[in-house]
Amino acid sequence: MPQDGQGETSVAMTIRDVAQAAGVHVSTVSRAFSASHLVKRETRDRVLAVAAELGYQPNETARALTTGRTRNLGLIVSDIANPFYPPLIKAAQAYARVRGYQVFVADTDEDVHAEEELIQTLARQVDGIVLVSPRLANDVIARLGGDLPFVLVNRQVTGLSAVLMDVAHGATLAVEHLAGLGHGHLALVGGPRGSWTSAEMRRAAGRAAAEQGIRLDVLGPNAPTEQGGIKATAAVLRTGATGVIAYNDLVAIGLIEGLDDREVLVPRDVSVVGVDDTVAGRLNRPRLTTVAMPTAPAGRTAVDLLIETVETAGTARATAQTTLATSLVVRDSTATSGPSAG
Amino acid sequence: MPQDGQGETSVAMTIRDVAQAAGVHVSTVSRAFSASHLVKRETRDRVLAVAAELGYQPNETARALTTGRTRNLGLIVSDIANPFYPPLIKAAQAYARVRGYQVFVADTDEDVHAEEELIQTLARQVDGIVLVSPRLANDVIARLGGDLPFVLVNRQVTGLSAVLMDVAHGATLAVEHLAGLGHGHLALVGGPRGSWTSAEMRRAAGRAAAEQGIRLDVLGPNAPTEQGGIKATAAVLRTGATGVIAYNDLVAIGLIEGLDDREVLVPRDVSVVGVDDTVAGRLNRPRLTTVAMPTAPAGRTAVDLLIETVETAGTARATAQTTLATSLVVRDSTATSGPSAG
DNA sequence: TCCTGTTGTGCAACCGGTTGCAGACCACCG
DNA sequence: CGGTGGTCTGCAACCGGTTGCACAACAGGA
Repeated sequence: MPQDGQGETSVAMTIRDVAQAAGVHVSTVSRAFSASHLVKRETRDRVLAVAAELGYQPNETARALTTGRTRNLGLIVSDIANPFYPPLIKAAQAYARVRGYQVFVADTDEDVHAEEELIQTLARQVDGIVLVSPRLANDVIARLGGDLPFVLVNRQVTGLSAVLMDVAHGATLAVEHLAGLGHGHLALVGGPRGSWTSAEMRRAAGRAAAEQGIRLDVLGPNAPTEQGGIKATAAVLRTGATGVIAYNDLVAIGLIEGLDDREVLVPRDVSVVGVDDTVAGRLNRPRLTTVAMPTAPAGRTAVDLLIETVETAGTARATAQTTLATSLVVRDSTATSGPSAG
Repeated sequence: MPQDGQGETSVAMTIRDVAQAAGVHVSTVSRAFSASHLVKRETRDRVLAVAAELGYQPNETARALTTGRTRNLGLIVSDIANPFYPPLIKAAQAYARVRGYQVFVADTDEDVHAEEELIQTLARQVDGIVLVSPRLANDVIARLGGDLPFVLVNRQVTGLSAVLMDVAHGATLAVEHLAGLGHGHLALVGGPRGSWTSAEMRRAAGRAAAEQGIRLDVLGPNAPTEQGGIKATAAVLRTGATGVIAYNDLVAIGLIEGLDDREVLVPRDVSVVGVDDTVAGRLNRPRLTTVAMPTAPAGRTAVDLLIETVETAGTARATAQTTLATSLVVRDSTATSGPSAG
């Protein structure tokens, strides 16, 4: 039995302490932890037992220095407080943990400059980055993505892996839903400049409206917030549309508020459809009809893709694109068109 | 001029490359970056210029290995998706960045066991941890806090720094508000087991009710979610109270929903006060009267305190307690008591 | 002119792991 | 009995910085 009565506390046990206590070389201890098939079963068990007894925990920093892999990931979003993100962050972080990674969460505050700066800062201490709904231009992202594995969410850049939400399909469903309720004139309240989602919605909604033979007016860009919705109210009314599709739930809620202030009632006078299916939309009165976005699966998938890329860095860096389905959740903010029977 | 035409790319420039290019020893380069007063101005400028030209960025991992400081912080919350947290996370993360730190965000999913495990995992790779509204018992926290700097938010443990929100004052204001509206019988819908906030509310509300000479029934524990509120509905009705203070906005919203299902209208029949002042409460109809919690300042302050503790680790580890003010935001979910004129 | 003190730089050990290489040991086979 | 091959462990270099110590160069004082 090695001398006892010391150790046991959590003071900086190193691999050398374990090696000495177990009567083996440090390299054997190292292998017992990270390449256990290279060491005889009996030796390994003894080393691990001694390590456990001493309370030894491998130092991640030292490990990272030699291996060149930190097992840390970065997750960059535009605004943590936007209810679209928390479920995504939650899922991403939880899944990363399962895979043995930790995640840095950072917020650009909708500022393109901060976004680039943040990427460069984070790049020095992570193995890869998930960029959610970036506002940077494609070429800038492509350039930055040359240094480090990137996975994009809701953005397509050739050469980079991406997780996309099928917002085009969602927008189509929204148009069809409104058309089905008899609305012959719709308005689309777009999102911020640089948003892939907004562009997709526009494209798909335009096409769907044409197919349905109804009119669609497109407005924007707008801030992706409640204020953005309030500010867009006048422009929406000016179009004369009776059905509106908003960039996201927050904009939809702001819009409903703005309409209410002018005594235009939703859904009696105007129907409004949001996008994202956030808590906010569920809680709002009238409860929001909205396009449900798979935020949690997107977070999980993005991390999965990223880890895959990171861990196969040697081989051909295959890029993958995954598209996740969306659906329409019909609630109380949409109704049949016209001053029908009350 | 040193040979040009090579370098300039971002391929792993090390301190030795810079040293060689600048014609100095690596230690001089190191000092030029981290202890610039030790090196002659002229030399320093030359080194930095060469470094910039080569695109050299110090390797944080290597730096962490020798200094024993990672410049990373951990932030542990119970549920990222609870709207109480995002503003706090956002502020904490933004302020940490200003101070040159990055933050790992982790979510315990309201699971005590996960909380402890997470602390231990994170402890190996951060300089300190902010624990927000922990559910762990005080003695466990105290034990874990022996290894690593901790800052608590909404929890008091002797020997550890903390940022507290003056929820007691908020609860008092809520009771006074309801009493002022003529409610002579209140109910307090408590939060989850292990919540300091819930205990504080209970204590303060009890005292305030006594002072106002009105009755207060306490219910709980309840899950800190909308579901928790819905489930508590029957118990609330059973008390016969006409004024209710809920653990947080989500519970309040759930409660209002539950009441509505039984055709008890808020605020006509029952007044409800929430706590946190989240987006959810603002968006809900009726808009929620609620106790505003300084979540963003709390995040900022907690990180500030933590960094202070980390950076003065040598000296006496002074623990600080900061209490942040709360206030009552009166909106539409509270009204005068009794079946008055409708 | 010699001594002392200050400033600036180099040297080399060190942080705590990982890993290529070499060699010991032990079959097993011809 | 020598040769071949496989398994297991030790050795030592290495990852990319930091830092205590030694020493050179130079200035000022006696």
